[in-house]
Amino acid sequence: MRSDAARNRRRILAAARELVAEQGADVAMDDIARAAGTAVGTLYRHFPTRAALVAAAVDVGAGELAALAEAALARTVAQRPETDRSDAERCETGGTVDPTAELMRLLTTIADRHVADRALKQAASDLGGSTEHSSEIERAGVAIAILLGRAQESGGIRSDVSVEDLAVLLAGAPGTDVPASRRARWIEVILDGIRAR
Amino acid sequence: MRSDAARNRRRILAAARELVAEQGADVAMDDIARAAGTAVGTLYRHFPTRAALVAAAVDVGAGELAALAEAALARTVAQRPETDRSDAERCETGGTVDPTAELMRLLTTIADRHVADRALKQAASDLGGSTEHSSEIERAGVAIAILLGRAQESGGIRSDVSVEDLAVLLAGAPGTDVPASRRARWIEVILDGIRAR
DNA sequence: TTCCAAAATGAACGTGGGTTCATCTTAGCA
DNA sequence: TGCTAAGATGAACCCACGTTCATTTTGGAA
Repeated sequence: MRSDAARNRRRILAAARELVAEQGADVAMDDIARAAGTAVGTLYRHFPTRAALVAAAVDVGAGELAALAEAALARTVAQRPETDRSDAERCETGGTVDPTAELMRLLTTIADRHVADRALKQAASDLGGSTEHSSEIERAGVAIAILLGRAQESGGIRSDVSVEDLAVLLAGAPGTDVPASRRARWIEVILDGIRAR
Repeated sequence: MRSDAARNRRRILAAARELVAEQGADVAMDDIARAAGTAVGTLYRHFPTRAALVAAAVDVGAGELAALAEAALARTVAQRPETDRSDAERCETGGTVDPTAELMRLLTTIADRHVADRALKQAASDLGGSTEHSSEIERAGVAIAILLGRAQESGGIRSDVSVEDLAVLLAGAPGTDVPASRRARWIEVILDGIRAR
């Protein structure tokens, strides 16, 4: 692939990522082209159709989602009932190792980002969909599943919720149209709902 | 108004109501006209623009929502700590008078209908929006507010949730794309989240 | 039955947006 | 420095959809 082609591909994907975040999946090709600084035809050299380009942009968001989830997972450790290493682990990871708190923090972060990033919201929704996932979505799903499992083992989260349940809940997160105070109430209710009693 | 005009208006509104329920707010005017058995021009005699027609269709859904809420409210009574008339009232209303159970039943019903009726979902979302409401939306809001107040007085629902909070929660209800079992999990989590602890 | 204003009709217009392709440009190799 | 295939360009095409309006139809009063 020629260097200018690679550069244009990066620019197009970045522009699409940004516009899909702002405006959702129904961005116009002309707008993406203008934001990328190329002509429309160039978009079609790199992506066969508008839907493919949007899907690629959403996939970038899915990658960020996966990174977020993997970072949260890295901050926790698997349950080890036989040896209590929590203090040492707490020190070496520099943060909490409580998987429940970490999961809740992750869900809050994701919900917060949904407000300004409709691409991320779409990515999270795809986690709950029945269609086959992209590899990035899969990565996110795996990380969240492990974190969720640890939180459930430790008794912090009700045992009957699945990753898909979380995805469905997150898909219903409010957007920019509702004020921040009400969004805060929303995440509070959701977190209370999945907490073990 | 001539009789044929009134008949067409009814047919158009009914068709719009149905199509908006099925396909959401972005129905084509041609489709509504075909379903109503009229020509496109007739739509414009009764409604100035597509948006106005869709709004009217959503308002029909809002009326149904209000009826649902008022029926639920009618099944409960205000708290009367001084005289215990619960048995008599239970008999005369033919059902429970527990406002918390009634509110939860109402929310479940609304969420269930959202699945097959995107007009209703839009109507419920409007309850949480900052734009001024139609009179039907107002009716629904008032009925739900009273019911919610009673449920909170009786200690069944956390005191810090508002009608707008409920609307935002309901606006995130899953659609036909998620299976019924997962939808059931969703409403379960939501109800647990607003329950007083 | 006559008549006319209200109502209905649907072809036509404008617009916006996805897609194509003939033409021009350029990266990179010899 | 030529040369060429890969890449970029953007005007043009097509189609879907909202809206309009000249023409035709018709409810219902006189």
